[in-house]
Amino acid sequence: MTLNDLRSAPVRTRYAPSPTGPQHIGGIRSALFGWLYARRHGGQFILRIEDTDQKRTVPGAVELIQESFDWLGIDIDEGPREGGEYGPYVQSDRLELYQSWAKRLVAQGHAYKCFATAEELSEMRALGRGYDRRYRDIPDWQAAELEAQGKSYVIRFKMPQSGVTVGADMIRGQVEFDNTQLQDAVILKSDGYPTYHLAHIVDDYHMRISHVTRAVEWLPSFPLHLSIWEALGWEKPQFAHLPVMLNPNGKGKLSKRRQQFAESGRSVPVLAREFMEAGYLPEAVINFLINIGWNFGDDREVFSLNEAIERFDLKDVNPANSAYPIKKLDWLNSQYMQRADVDKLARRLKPVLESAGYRVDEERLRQVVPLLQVRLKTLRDAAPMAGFFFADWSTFEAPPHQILIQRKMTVDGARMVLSRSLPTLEDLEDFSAAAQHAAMTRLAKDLGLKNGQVFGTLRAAVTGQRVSPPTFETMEILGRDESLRRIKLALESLALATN
RNA sequence: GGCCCCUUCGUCUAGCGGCCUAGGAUGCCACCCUUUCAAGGUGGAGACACGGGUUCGAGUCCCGUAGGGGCUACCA
Repeated sequence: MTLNDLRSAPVRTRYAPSPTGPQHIGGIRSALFGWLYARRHGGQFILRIEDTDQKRTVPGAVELIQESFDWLGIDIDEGPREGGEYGPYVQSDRLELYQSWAKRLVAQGHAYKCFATAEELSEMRALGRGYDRRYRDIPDWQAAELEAQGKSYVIRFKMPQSGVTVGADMIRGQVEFDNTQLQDAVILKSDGYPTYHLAHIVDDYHMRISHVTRAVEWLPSFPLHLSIWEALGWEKPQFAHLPVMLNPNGKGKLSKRRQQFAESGRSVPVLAREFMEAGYLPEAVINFLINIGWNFGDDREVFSLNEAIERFDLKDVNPANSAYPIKKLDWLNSQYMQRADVDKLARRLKPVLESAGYRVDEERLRQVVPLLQVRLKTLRDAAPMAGFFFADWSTFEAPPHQILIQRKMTVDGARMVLSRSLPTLEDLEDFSAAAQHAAMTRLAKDLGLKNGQVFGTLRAAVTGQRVSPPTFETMEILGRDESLRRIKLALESLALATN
């Protein structure tokens, strides 16, 4: 390849998951890095489904994978749903391709048929050295005979038995492997399906993948893959073995199993859809993910996908695995909540409130959102904080006394505050929050109470909650009639209180 | 066990031989602001795993050790 070819060769990266179930956030992050690199270079991002293990394939998983990417806004250029000129993009639809290349490797002496039975294999394993290459050098006539007898076989790749394989990794530089450590891996199984080792190479080549991005667990088989590329006589792509995320406590690879961690006592989201269910914004999740193993470069923590694209480079990815910093997502999400456009946030809040059982009026929601933005960590926090706006007002009941009578207040004090508030609010020409605030501040002074004592008592009366959006803004939205009605309700309730 | 990778505040990270008395973020603590909860502001505690080299000079390069992670399937 000439320098010019290198310049013009488009960057094509791919994410190649097995359709074994819902998407793990670790896989998403790997995909994201490949996607970012493709976008940075104006290239393409391909989704390829690696379903060569029939036993593990689960129906519907492909749709789940696509949903995850849709939600996050990671667009796919070529894939099972999008199509593309290098399809099909599902490996089980490409079986003949793998088989013909496997045959070719056998014909050229780079691979061989291995007739070892499961029993033989497990005996060898018990000896501790793995497959001993016993069929590597049997004469052709013997292989033909075994095959004629109907013995089943796999095709194994002949690894060089000496020397060193040196691989170039974009993230950590040169990596060396002693060839004598490697076994003759199976590349075509007895059921005619290829293993990952063969399939991904055949596909990456035919799909013109320019940069192979995948998790570090593939590093040990890197020399195998390099040897296969070599044997096939194909120009190799570049490789980047991405670090993985560890559990929040730093122990072990982040597991798909929902688990709890002692420090927080709560289980952390690890599946793509769990982030959605937990009320995180996709932009925040993306930002969060990009910041693990890569950073923006000038101390910025909050940035958009487009801003990240401009700066992203696989070479800058930190080679070290990292503990899953899930606590940072709460902060990041709240940053996005604060900066969000009101209409947009309202649209996202609506279904969350509805699923909490509220009937949501959009106009009212837009009024409420600005009060919420600075207070929410996740979308789900909206329900306990502001659900009362969307409940049936006619069924509102005064809260229990322990809520109505806040700290540093007495029954009489609360009664006083509420009864004096009534006429004050009633007489207000303008029921805006600002006007209320001014009037109530005066009242507090008259009563010799702190603002907090007065405002808090009103808050409890009007919202039924100890914690709520600001009192006067809340009353402005509820309206004067409803606010006064609630205050009267609270007074009636307090009338029965004895102190 | 063998092989491979990794190692900076609790955590995510900046640092690519002198700009580092190691910067940012989060989390934590304190104070300020304040109408609850938040948000915001200010400040604080908090790290170069260890040991050898190389060099005038090492967080930065090399080698060991330790620790962590991964691979070692007819799974990917």
